[in-house]
Amino acid sequence: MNKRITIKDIARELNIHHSTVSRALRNDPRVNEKTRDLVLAFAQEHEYQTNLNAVQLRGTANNAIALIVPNINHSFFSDIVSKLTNLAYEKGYVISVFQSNEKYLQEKEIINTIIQHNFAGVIVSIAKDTVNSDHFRLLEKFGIPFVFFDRVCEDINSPKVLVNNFEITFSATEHLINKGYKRIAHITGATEINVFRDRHRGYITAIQKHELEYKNPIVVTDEFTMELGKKIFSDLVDSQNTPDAIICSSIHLTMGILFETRKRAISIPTDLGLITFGNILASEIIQPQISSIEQPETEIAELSFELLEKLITDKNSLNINEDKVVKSQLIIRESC
Amino acid sequence: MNKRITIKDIARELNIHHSTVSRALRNDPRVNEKTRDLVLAFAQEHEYQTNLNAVQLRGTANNAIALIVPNINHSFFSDIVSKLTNLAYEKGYVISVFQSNEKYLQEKEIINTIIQHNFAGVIVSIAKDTVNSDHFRLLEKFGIPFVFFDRVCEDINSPKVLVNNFEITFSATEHLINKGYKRIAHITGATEINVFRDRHRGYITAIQKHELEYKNPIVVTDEFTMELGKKIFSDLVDSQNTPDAIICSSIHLTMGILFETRKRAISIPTDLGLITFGNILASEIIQPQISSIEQPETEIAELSFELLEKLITDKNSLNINEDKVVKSQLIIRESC
DNA sequence: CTGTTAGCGCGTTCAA
DNA sequence: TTGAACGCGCTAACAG
Repeated sequence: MNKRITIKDIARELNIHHSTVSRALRNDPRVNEKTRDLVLAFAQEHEYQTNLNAVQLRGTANNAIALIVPNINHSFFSDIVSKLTNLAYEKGYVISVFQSNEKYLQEKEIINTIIQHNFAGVIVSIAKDTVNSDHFRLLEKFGIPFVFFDRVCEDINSPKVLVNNFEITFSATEHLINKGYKRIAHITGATEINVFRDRHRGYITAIQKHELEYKNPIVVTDEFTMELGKKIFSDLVDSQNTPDAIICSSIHLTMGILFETRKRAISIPTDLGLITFGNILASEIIQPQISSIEQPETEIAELSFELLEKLITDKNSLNINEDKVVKSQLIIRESC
Repeated sequence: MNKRITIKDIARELNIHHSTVSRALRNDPRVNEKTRDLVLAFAQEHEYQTNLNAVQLRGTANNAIALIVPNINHSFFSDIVSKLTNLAYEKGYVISVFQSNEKYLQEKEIINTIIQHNFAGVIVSIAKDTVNSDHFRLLEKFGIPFVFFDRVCEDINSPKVLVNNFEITFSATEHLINKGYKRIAHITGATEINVFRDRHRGYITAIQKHELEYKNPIVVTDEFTMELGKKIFSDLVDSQNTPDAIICSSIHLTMGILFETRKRAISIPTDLGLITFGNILASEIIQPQISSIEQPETEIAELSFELLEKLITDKNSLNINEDKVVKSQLIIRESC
């Protein structure tokens, strides 16, 4: 390994001052064409690379954006990560992705790291665990702009990209009701999180509007896994409180439900109607095809990035109390 | 936004020198206990955060690791990203994830960014596009250690975590042969990449060993999508060269194949045997259940991290020519 | 057009 | 135990 070459090294070799080298490298018009070419040639030949730590230390603009998601290993988030990374690349930003693992503590440490590294901005969807939002106030205090998407801190004044969870769950529930299902259960996450609370409200509102007697919201605070889905469904069937339809907030849980229906020869959609949030690669392959609510990942990514870019460019350009709401889509397939 | 508070600010407020503050913050034993407590209290109260740009500029150790994958939005890679992120977190490192989008050019720019930001190390699986490995030589030159996993640059002397693609594809092919299939096709990626070339060799070797006449390697250089899978399979069926079994390198392509078999009432495993690389959430749900080759993501992540950590800690601790090979698993289900 | 000087925030001398 | 001075690599302001 050769030692890293700096502008001073170049200056010494070329018998000019390092500030001239600096100017030449940044194509400052005030530098002699010949000198500039000399510098650029030398830099290229010796593979000079700017030390961004030094640049950023001086306070010059920074092109690094941090993205925090609860779980990269989840198609909704990995889609968004993938799309955001591409958007950022096109616009000359670099995205670093951080994973909170649904843990408040990790999220908090990530925020510290972001502050310490002086990121230009942050795009974040919070952990299920996160009830305290002090760490985002800290971000505010350090002047680092941020945008929430999907799961948000409602008590923080920052732009938010939300999904119409209330409406879509209401529609989904009503759709099941119209199909004749009368005992509809709703499996969802902790209602401390806006996403799950809105879905919960949508479900309840539809049930009440149609004056159904059966009302069964099942709140799952553990990690959404297929195994857990199996257990929840088994318990439901074994109870005296069996539903004839389910709306499920997680594709993982839904897979567990499907597994159990097969094992128990429960027929979909005859014995059980089913609508799930989230889509998977195999959605066209699984039989019967499962009706699903699909979120507009592309739109979420685009909007979030656009908002953050505005904030980075001009912190006052945005009315940050105006949330953006994007529409998810209810796709009726064969399961209801 | 308040201006960022620095050690000098603290020093001024406390009427001591900033070097004392620096020492106090790092628990240097040479500082008076009373002074230290004063500093720590002040720092905490005013939410002091180290400016890592300054620290790194001075050349002190850095705890940021970069991870480069072709595509985050792909279960093999997102699993590894997720696991590595957790491992790193436990060990006090921070992982930034970059996505090359299977493009050499993007990969190259990512490497530049990594150098400019002075990352402590890199874990990387290369793009399908990458044939030139000069950018990794650059990384070497700048003294940034790196570890390859899965898809590697074979002409670079750096630790590699590989999967036994040759053996497992050989076994899979032989398994199909033993089951009586005689016209086995192999759908895979560009043979410039070690992964696909090894699989290709495994397939060919098995075919030749059993002296089968039918030999049909189908090399796909475009992006692996379900749509492409549909097209490839349709073309195969329409040709005079129809296989009675397929080994497929991509779960996306496999989904397309499955879709077409249903449409055309081709029965699995009777009319067509099928083994796919990769696993999906729905593997227990799809009927018939598809036999698959599953890669040990956890082991890959752990080994890669361990190797990189050693390199970061002591660049000479490793015999870097010794590749690690992990074993994938052939899981026979109902499709062959 | 180019050189000088200063300073970003921090940690490490060396000296007291 | 503390302070003073220096420099990491870079850019900006100023002077020439």
